[in-house]
Amino acid sequence: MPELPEVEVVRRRLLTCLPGLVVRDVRVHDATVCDLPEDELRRTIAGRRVLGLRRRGKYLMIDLGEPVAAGRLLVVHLRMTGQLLFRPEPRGRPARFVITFDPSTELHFYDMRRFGRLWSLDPRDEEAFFAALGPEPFSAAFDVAYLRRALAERRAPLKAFLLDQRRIAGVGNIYADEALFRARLNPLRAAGTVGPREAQRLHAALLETLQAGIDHEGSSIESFIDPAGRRGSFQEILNVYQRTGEPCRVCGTAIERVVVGGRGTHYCPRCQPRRGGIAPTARRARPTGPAGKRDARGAPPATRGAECG
DNA sequence: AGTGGCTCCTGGCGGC
DNA sequence: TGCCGCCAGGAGCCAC
Repeated sequence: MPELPEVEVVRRRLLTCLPGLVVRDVRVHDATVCDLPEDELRRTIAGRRVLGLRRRGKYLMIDLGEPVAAGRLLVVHLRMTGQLLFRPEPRGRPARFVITFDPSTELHFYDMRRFGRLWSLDPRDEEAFFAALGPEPFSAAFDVAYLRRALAERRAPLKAFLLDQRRIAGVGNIYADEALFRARLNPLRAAGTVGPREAQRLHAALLETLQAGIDHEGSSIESFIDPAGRRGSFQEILNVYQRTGEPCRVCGTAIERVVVGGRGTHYCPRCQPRRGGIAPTARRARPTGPAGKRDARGAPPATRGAECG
């Protein structure tokens, strides 16, 4: 699942190729992917030059400039299985959309589960579009004081708190589980019971875990590959995520799995003890079997996508 | 307002 | 062997 680190890896890869190129055309093969009809989308972006690439939480932004002074902002969310690829090998299903650039570069969007989305925005609407998103983890706004305020008096489990994009932008299921393990905090703890020192640990753990994800070029658990078709390696050093029943790398205790907020949640019951009150709603879930099983499922072989189209 | 739960969507997999 | 139903999850939406 593309989370902040995976989207950041995609952004950095696109940054080596796209800036300076001009949008020649866009073809939409799945009308549900975009907020605009194909012809209207084309009208808003064709002829424009790529000025830069930004990221906000799990959203990727492509800044488009001339010839119209006001510019345009393309926003992509990969959701569960979205992939942006430079002119990949032909596949069974067509790309959901394809953007072609001059000189000859193609960017294809594949998305098995069709949750991914594309928006073409007036840049003046950017603030409103992202208004509900919490602070960027690597920004100055996300400091320990902010985290403590955000946690205060929340009855929701810590895991649900971390997944709430209104509180912190960009954290998803994998990095939430891994950050809680690193912070030695139980995912079922009510967020409001976290003390000052624990909040400090959680803040540090979030930044360290997300940075490790970026350094390892993302987690290729479901289907993540970068625009050049390369897999990340963070899945190889996971401590708890999808390691149900396997020994904790620190203490050897079997990793447990529960469902919190409808999401599979993995933790070490010894390293992440249930101190400080458990949020009432989490229920125990059946194990999903040995970790690694899902690595094989749906993770396509790294394609030989051209580096820059 | 805060919180939980349902829905979308698809391919893989277990069970019968 | 083949079919059916369950499962995974990001985020929007709705109900309480």
